[in-house]
Amino acid sequence: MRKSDAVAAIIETIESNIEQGLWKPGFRLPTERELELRLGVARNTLRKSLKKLEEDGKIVRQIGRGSFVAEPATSNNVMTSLLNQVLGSSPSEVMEIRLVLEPWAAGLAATRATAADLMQMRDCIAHAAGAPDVPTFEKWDGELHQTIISSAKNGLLAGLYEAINTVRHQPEWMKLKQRTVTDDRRAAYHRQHGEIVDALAERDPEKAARLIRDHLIAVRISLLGE
Amino acid sequence: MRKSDAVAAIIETIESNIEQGLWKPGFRLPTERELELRLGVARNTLRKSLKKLEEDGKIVRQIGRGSFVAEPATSNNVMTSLLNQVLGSSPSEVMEIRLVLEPWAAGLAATRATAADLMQMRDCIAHAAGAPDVPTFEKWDGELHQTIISSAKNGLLAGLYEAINTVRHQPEWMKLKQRTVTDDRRAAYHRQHGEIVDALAERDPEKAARLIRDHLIAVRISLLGE
DNA sequence: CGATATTGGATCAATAATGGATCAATAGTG
DNA sequence: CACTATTGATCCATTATTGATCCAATATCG
Repeated sequence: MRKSDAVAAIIETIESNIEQGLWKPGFRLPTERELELRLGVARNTLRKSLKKLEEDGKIVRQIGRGSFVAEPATSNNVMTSLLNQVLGSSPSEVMEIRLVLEPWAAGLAATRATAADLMQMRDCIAHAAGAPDVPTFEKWDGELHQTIISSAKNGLLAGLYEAINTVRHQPEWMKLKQRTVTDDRRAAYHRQHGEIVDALAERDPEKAARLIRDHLIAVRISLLGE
Repeated sequence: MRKSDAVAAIIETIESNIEQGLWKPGFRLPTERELELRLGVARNTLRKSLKKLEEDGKIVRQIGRGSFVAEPATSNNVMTSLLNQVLGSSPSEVMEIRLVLEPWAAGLAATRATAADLMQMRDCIAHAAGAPDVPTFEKWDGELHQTIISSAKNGLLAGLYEAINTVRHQPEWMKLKQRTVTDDRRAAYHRQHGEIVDALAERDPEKAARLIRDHLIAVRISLLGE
């Protein structure tokens, strides 16, 4: 047989199958042992082609499962996987992110929040103070934080934070809160919330960021210990 | 016998029954022992499909009662609204968030990244350098940033960033990139990427954070102007 | 109420299919 | 001849699927 770079030829064949939509993303390729017959080439040669295709991100191979046309991360797929990610993430992970996002967002909110935003925050605080039980307190606490984030006037950020906030509906999270949110702590949180909103009203970004950071550290300690 | 991914096939069958309204929310599915006969597969295989459907929130299963088509969930709404939010967000909003998230994540990655992570980053850089066109460059650039974020070992953060990253597939974003990513800039980005990964390999959090921040500022300027 | 049947949950072992890896032999190219 | 691509073969690691058994929660019926 001639030396005509069979590897490159096979790559082009498979690539054209993909690009022409004959093999769509997620499609399972024929097994190597079938492809070698269909293409009239040794398995070793075929595998060199597949290796290159994998390195280029065109296909994905898994031992025992098969080879698949690579799937671009479509928004839909990502969102459903994000949902599972959120539902399965630990309080530690959640707090780690909140501790970065919220102080920064509060800094922005200090300059961007409207009077209506501030009023809504005070409303949340009042509702939280009058909450008869922990779940109700949690609801208004979440609403308050969401309002602060939204006041940063970055829609994408608000959406991301809302996604994070759904973790509060998780049974595990609710149990944790139920166990750790004592009356003493509720009082402390109430005071901290008030100070944060005051700082926002004073248009003091550093102060708002510092206060919400302190607040979140207190929350983290009460949830996870030191 | 051939491995034909029976699990996926069953999932699609059941999903289509639901989506076509044949099985409405609340409908009780046939018992597993009946379905395995009807679908001609082992119960174990069937159960893998049902488990996946349950994880995706499509059905609800209860011991002793049966499996039921799930009611549309609220957490699902949050994710679809996030999806719309992502698709509709401006490059300015995206960069504002990346500028906060990535330097911080890089700082964590400097201590948490594994050798395999670093190798994968270098791989992405090499692929980006050899990319024949802007879309391919964009793909590997996105992959690189995602790898850095994932190296922070916070699953929730990785999920959130992946959601942000899907914006790259938006036509508006791609056009913007096509117009602004010149060869000069590609060369500059390539150098910056290399320096960032070097800093991570040196386990220097401050340096990594500073470098990725500078890089993102350069990207923002090229995308949006001063 | 209590006994029994039904239903999903969980685990195990066995078999087969699949990609991963290596080696020696062969054929074409220069 | 020397070199390289290709072949053909063998074995390994992981996964899918099957078939079976037992457990846990619920429903049903006497």
